[in-house]
Amino acid sequence: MEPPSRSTRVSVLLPYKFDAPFTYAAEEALPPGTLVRVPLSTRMVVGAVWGDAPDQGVKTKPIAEVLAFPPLPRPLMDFIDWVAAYTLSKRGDVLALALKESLLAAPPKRGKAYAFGGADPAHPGPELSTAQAAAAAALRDSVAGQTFGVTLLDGVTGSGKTEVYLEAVAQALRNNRQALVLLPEIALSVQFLQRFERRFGAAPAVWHSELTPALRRETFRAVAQGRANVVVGARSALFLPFPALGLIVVDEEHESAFKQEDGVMYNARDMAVVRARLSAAPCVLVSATPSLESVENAASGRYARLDLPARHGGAVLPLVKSVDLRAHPPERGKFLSPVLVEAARETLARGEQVMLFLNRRGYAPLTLCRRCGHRLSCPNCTAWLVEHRSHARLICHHCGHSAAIPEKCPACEAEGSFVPIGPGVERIAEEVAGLFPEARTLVMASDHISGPKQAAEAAARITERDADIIIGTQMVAKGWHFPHLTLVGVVDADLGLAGGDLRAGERTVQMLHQVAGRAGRAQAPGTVLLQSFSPEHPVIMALISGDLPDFYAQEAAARRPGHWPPYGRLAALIISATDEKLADQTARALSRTAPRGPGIEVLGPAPAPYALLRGRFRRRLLLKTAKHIQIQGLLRDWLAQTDIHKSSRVDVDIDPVSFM
DNA sequence: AGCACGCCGACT
DNA sequence: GTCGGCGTGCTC
Repeated sequence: MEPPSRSTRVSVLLPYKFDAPFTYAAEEALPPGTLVRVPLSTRMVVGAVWGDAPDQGVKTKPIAEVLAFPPLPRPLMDFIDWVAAYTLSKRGDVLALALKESLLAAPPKRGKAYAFGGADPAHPGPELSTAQAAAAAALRDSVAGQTFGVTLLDGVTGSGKTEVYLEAVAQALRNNRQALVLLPEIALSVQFLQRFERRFGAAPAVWHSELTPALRRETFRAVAQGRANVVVGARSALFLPFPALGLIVVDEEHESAFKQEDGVMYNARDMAVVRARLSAAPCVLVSATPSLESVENAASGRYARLDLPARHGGAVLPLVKSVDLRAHPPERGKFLSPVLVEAARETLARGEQVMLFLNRRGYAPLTLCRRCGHRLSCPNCTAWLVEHRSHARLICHHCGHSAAIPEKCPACEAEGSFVPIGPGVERIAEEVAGLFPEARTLVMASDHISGPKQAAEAAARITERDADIIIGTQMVAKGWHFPHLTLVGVVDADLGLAGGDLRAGERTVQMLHQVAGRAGRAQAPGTVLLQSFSPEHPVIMALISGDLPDFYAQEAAARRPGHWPPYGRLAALIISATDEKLADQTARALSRTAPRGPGIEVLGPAPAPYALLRGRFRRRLLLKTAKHIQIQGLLRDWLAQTDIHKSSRVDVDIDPVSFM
């Protein structure tokens, strides 16, 4: 057979760990973004025609098939290139976040019909307060302009921020554009979906890791074809192929859950701003406790700022007090101070609900042998095994390793010598059962509530007053509206402050402020009691006074001189190898070739967070630079100049958030 | 990501 | 002597 007379070359980016596109032969030029099936060694794979000039020198194979699917929109392709350059990832790896072959299968002839695109901006929504209406009008104006710009919407817990930004969504729909709402944990936001439906008369398309393959495929297609006009999703929704994106909202923008910690390490909050810019769309960042990064961007005028300083519907902010555990210690082997116990008793007597917050799953975070002091730890990780009585197992919270509680101590062979040290939510539940045997308690932690359905059931039990005491981990911290809940007790407000993490204070303020915000959201006023051994700590003081601006000012003053973020740039190099000596050797080699100069500092090497993780030894170096320095270029040169043994790996984490 | 190629341990 | 472990390399 004769070859086609006018064959041409096209660049095709493949969703694997290649940075450069491959060159294939095609019968005619194909527009960028076109999805194609191409041969790759012995198999067929799907890729996307990319904008790079085709390589003229290299041998080519022909494209096997041009897929009948809308081409990837140009702004998405630009976004993929941008994210790869910023995070120092391969472009193919970033493309893999957007494109999976499994998403492209044609729908079956008689497939289930899903309702998308039904969100109706004209549907009569709930009435807004004067403050809400004013903020909504400002957001609507910025969306109507159809240009890029970022607004920080800062509203106290219970101020009705959601209803305000849904008006921005409505405006995007009136513009005939699509809207994306990013949430840190979509799976559990049943109450959010109900609020959405109240406003728009229909549920949005949702995007998260737990979708069934069929629904995932159909949602992907609906977004690509513009049939889905609103998507509510977790961070990966940022990579959906919206042809007409007109708004991105990032709710709970301060949440560290937006940071992807493996593979392509990106912060979805920051990348949302980039995605919006490349789509010429506005972006709204929403939080009651914004990140210092966003506060700083608003202060410098890069972002606009809207405030909702009062609670909606006449509810008042809760009264926050500390309980000094040195003055009012719990009984031996117990964790609730008599002050908190008494407050709980009074609250229950009034027929109101109590929430006890402890951000620790399981029964006890540490089990040790009382005879020899041996601690039960994970064989694969640098972590204690956490006892879970609900499963009668010891579980590693990092790799999932699970074991029965041993009969005798592996070190000294003593029998029955193990003692649980410290509390988890299960142990608090045990204590509560002893104190309030009549009360109906509900534990909300990921071990007890798996998935949106159970979460919705738990939430319904609480709103219907079918539970008196709720004991929960961070799962209970955000988004929930429980009108009969008036007392929140924080079992260990100091948890999370130790450890020297750059953002430990900021994160503790954010989380405990969110938890405190669960109290007294309706007419009855709320009280929050923070159990602490150091109530004079600035974080505890900030929570009591409620003066967050003052706390942010203190944080800023502490970070500015050392060029810590957001006043400088940070990148982590994670060195890992199955051989510990090799990990050390590579870390030392990188340390020797480290960049030097004004405004550049390299810290480490140190054992990485979890020096042993999933069987690999890890070391970490931190590169800290002044803000004007282009950290990616510096890193690229550094890595290129260093002789890195091929069985050790170096991962780069730009803007790391986890230091622990 | 797959898949092939290639050098070291327990089986027919 | 082979089957198979997964480390390493390659795919337009």
